[in-house]
Amino acid sequence: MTDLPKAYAPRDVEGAIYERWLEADVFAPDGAGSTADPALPTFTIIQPPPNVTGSLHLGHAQRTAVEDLMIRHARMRGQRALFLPGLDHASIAAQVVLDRMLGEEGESRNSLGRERYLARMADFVSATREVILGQQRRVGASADWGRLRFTMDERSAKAVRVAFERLYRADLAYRTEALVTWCPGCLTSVSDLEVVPTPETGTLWSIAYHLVDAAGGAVDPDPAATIIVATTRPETLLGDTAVAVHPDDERYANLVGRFVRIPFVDRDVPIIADPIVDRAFGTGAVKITPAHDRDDRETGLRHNLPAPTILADDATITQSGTAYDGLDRYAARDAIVAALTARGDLADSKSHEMVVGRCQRSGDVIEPRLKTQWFIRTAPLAERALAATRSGRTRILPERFEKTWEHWLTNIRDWNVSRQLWWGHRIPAWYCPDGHVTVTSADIGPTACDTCSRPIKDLRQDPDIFDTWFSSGLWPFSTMGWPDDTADLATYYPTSVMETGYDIIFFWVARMMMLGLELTDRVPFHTVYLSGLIRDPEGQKMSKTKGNVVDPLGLIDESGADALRFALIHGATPGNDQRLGPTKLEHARHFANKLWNATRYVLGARPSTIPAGAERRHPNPSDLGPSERWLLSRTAATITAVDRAMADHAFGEVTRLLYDAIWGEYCDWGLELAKVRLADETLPVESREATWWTLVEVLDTYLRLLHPVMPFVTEALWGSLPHRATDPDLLIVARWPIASERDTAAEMGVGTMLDLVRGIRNARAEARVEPARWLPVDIAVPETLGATFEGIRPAIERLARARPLVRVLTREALSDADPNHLAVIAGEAEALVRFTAAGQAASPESGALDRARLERELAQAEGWLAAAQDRLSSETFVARAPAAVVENARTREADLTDQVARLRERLGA
RNA sequence: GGGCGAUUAGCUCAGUUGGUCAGAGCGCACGGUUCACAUCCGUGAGGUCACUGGUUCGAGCCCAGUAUCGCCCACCA
Repeated sequence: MTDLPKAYAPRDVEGAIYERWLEADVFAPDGAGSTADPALPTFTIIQPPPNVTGSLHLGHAQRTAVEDLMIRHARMRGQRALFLPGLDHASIAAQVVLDRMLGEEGESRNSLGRERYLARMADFVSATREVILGQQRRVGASADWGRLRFTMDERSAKAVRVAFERLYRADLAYRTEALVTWCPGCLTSVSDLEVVPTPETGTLWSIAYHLVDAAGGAVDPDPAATIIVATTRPETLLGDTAVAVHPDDERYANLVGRFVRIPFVDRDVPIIADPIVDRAFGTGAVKITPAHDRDDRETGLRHNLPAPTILADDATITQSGTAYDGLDRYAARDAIVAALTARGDLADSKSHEMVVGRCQRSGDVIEPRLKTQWFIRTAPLAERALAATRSGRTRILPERFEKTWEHWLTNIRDWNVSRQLWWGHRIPAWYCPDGHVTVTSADIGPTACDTCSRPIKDLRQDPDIFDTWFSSGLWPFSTMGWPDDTADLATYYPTSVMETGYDIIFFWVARMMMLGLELTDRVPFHTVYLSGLIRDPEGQKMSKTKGNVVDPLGLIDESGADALRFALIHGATPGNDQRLGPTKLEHARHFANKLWNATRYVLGARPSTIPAGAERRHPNPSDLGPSERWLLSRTAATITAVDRAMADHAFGEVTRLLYDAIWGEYCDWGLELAKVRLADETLPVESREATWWTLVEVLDTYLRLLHPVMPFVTEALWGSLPHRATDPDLLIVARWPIASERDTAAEMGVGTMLDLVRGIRNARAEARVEPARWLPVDIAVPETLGATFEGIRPAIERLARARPLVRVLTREALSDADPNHLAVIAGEAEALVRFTAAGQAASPESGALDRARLERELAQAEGWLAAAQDRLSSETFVARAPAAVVENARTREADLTDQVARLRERLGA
């Protein structure tokens, strides 16, 4: 037990506590301070590794909060709970950031060269790494830092090499020339997923291609002998190798098989028929550029067309053999349009709404182009991933994302994993002068060509690196030491929950599933919990360009990590975005403050007969009063409800349940009832001690339940409470509460008494009675509630400002001879609040106000009663509804009938 | 062009297998300063649960359609 400062100061509380957890070594399931039971199943969460590109944002804080909540819950239940933290090297994202920084220094990737560039990257990454780890600690992540992994560390590098070699040997990785999505700004291929379709207004140009005469060679002298094609990218005509029309298009039927001459390059290309063409679009004739358009590539392959490349890596025109070579693609476009106009071959140009693919990182317009690169054959992998979710071996939450999952995996394209970047895992493939490919996972590389045994000095390693998501895709098992047979892999894999944002379900979750199943033959996780995105108070997505990014540390400084976590978890429903603003944080901070003060009160209310350092005792049941039993029963109910919500992954519901229980029940009623009893000198000392021990017991329980949500403040407060000999030193490893059935059943009708107090308060307020004024109250309580009433009579007196409080046995005995009273009905109990005692006069309007209140209540009760009777009068309802429902309705009808009668009686109606 | 989500009190949102589910926080109104907390206490007002049909004894909750907003996927050059 320690003294608590009067004011709740989150910063003071939180700093010290994280250090204590670290010292106690309780984060690791096998740490020195672990209290885990080896007989229980393990619970593992692998953290989605944040990118080492900068600092964390609110989305990360939300992830961490949810993951940490699950881990702390599992840990308190005695499971070996592993929260394995990590960082992602984020190759392209990191390069974009570093390149920008270098640009400001007047340097560039090329000016430094590969070696110095990577050294710079290492410096940059080690700096941001510390920032990120510091942020996670501030949020309270109880991760096992001793197991911290990095997607660029040695272990990960080995996993990448072994994974690739295995995929290669299984013919699941192959190298081929194919059309890739190329970013001319980043100078690398990127994933289809990294292309952002952007609506833009462009121009649709119609260009006349002149027919070549049947003999071939000469252009048809008739200037009208043309076919007009429509395009938004006229510069690509330099790479055209055909014109396509729909096979059923009568307009062009007689032209199919003839040739046209492509301007500037003077190449004669065939007019082909292909059903891909949409007759209704443009002119119904399409130019085909197989090297620079995905559809055209497919068409080209179907018709055996050549595919000349006419765009260089930086999107300048190249190899066209025209004067346009060397020009930027857009300069070339302008020049070509001008030249076509001059030739009289530009038939039309009009404004056109279209969707342009832009690079997610640089914003450059993507240029598809042919490259020889490495691909992962995804079809067989996707099949296994689908089987895993269909069979329920892995469950996706919320379930609706399974549709998205199904759709993407059933339409998946092979995965291009080559990137022309420097920061990342180099592809372990070597090529010999004869074109043989050697793939090895050996860390020193091959010694000779696998095929022709040429020595290593004649081999050349692929200069490319892997897509950053390739190493991320191995994350759940590479972190455990795979491909080696480690103890961790045997113990903690497959993992329990993969928590991440729904925005990377394809990038990451699907890849982990595919690679995990293929390489480990097991699902990498049993549950996928998809979080929503955090938005600003206006519902805008937070982004650096909008300038509405919020630094979690700023919020933690202001309100505390506990408040931030509570706010984030409170609003979280799986898969749904949430807005976060100041009012929600305030709400959470007020709650932490409430908890703080409630604990301070309890500590200060210790009866003097209990020594300060006393060990915790269970009060003797016979010393408990009705309010204690009620409180214990409510607590047991809360435990049950929280357990259920936790099992449903309804974490927002958990916070709501605890907020209501702690504030609305424990503080508003539990403490107020206890105050009276603790001050009652007429009670035996054992009773007063039992009251206090009950307050401690219940508070202890709520602190445990709340700990996964608000770890710091609960740890601090719990440390100040008396404990049992069997309790550990720290709440983080204390046991999760178990609801007792005995407690659950012990409500004793206290709820009705509290309703009566509420009713009296309401009546007094409505009648504009001064709150502090004591008024005599006569109360009728049925025999069944008699003992309860007598047990908390002093509290009712004080809370209802009722004095003297006279109990009568029957309602009939409530004398209403004096019209100066307020009538209150609550369940089976009833009360009359009198104005005329001790020379106090009623205000003239009080009676009228009270009458108006009663009439309102009567009207409402009559309405409900009518509805209830209506329902019961329906034969089909009685016949078809479940018996319990009908029974319920009958009870309700009886209660309402009684209530209506009593209200009428009081109104004299 | 497909798919998904949202639409509940002035604002932000809960509402878990259809039967006291019409709720919370903030805001608002009225009233409260000794003894945990003004980061507080008490009381109250506010909603045809987007719209239209349907299923059912009974529908924010299930089905169909409509509207508005948002997201994802997609080869209309």
